[in-house]
Amino acid sequence: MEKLPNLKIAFFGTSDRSLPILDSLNSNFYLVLVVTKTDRKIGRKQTIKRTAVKDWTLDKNIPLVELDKFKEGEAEKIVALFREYDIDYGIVADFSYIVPKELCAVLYGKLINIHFSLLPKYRGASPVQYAILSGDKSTGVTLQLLNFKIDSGDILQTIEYPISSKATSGELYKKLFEISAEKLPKILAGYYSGDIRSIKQDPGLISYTYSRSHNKNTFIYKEDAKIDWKNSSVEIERAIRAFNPWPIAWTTIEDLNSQQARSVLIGQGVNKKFIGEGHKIVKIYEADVVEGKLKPITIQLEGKTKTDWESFLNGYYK
RNA sequence: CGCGGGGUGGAGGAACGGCACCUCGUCGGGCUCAUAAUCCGAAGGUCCCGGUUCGAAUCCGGGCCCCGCAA
Repeated sequence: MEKLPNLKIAFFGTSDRSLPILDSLNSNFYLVLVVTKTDRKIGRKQTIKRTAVKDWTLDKNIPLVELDKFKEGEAEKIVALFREYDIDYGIVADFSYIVPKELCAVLYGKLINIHFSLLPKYRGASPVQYAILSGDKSTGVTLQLLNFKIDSGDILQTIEYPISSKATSGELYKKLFEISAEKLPKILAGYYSGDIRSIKQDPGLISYTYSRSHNKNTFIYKEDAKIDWKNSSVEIERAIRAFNPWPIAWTTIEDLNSQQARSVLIGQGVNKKFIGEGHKIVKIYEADVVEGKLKPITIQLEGKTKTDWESFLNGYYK
């Protein structure tokens, strides 16, 4: 394997799935700074949960900066640290904050974002979910130079990756992080040496991952995951995978009893119906398409634990 | 102490002071070349500890456990 240059790297990220990237950067270059989100209260007990990124960084004794948000003066601090540590590049992946314009401007060319689609397709916060939702056969990862406008930066490299017919968003994200971690060192080295040069995005191919329920917003909302029984079984099954592990596709007892739902679901007698309060939410974690019909596998009724579809029918379908 | 729902045979659910019921599974038997089909029969249950009551799955108090929202 060819020798990689001795680059000094900073990492901006929060997601637990970043760990492979951290490992990769740390073992191939000098990882000298990690920027992450402050600890949050989480769960029913509202206990403080430390991010895996924070644990990893403290464990390796690498300088850590925690941000609550980019507040006044925070960007300048980061720039100062880039100077102090003589940092060559900053890698930004699933950071959960928008990097301020001034930082993009001052450090332009040094900040590289890992985006989980083949840009310029699916700009925005939920690229993997929309790739699955749309039934795409493949998606991928794009390394782009961080620009003041979200996901509009010049592209260093794209890496295509197939979407299996069973893939959930969670699984695919994990995979794409791993691919990124694997390919990142060579790409950074190539960019550094000048072998890789950035290219502009094709304006004709731009698309965004707009929420169905919140106009002009690219995040996923719970309302987006409500199952529309007017859709085909294939589309619904894709939605179930796209919204796993969050927020999980859902419907209600009432909606399950609708004609539309019955025409999509498999194996239900017409004279039978679901009992229970109509407003109760039923989450569908996993489903198959069998003979053109939707066959749920794992479901969960509000307040209850997860169970399989057959058991649910035994109790609720009369 | 963020808000809320819930623990009933092996699984999923009814019953909400008065004989614990239903669907599925399990076991035995019948019918079948055979069967996840069908018929007959059987076993097996109220999370734990107190309290109220003639009587508690049900009401009250205290535990333990599960889950949704929120973040």
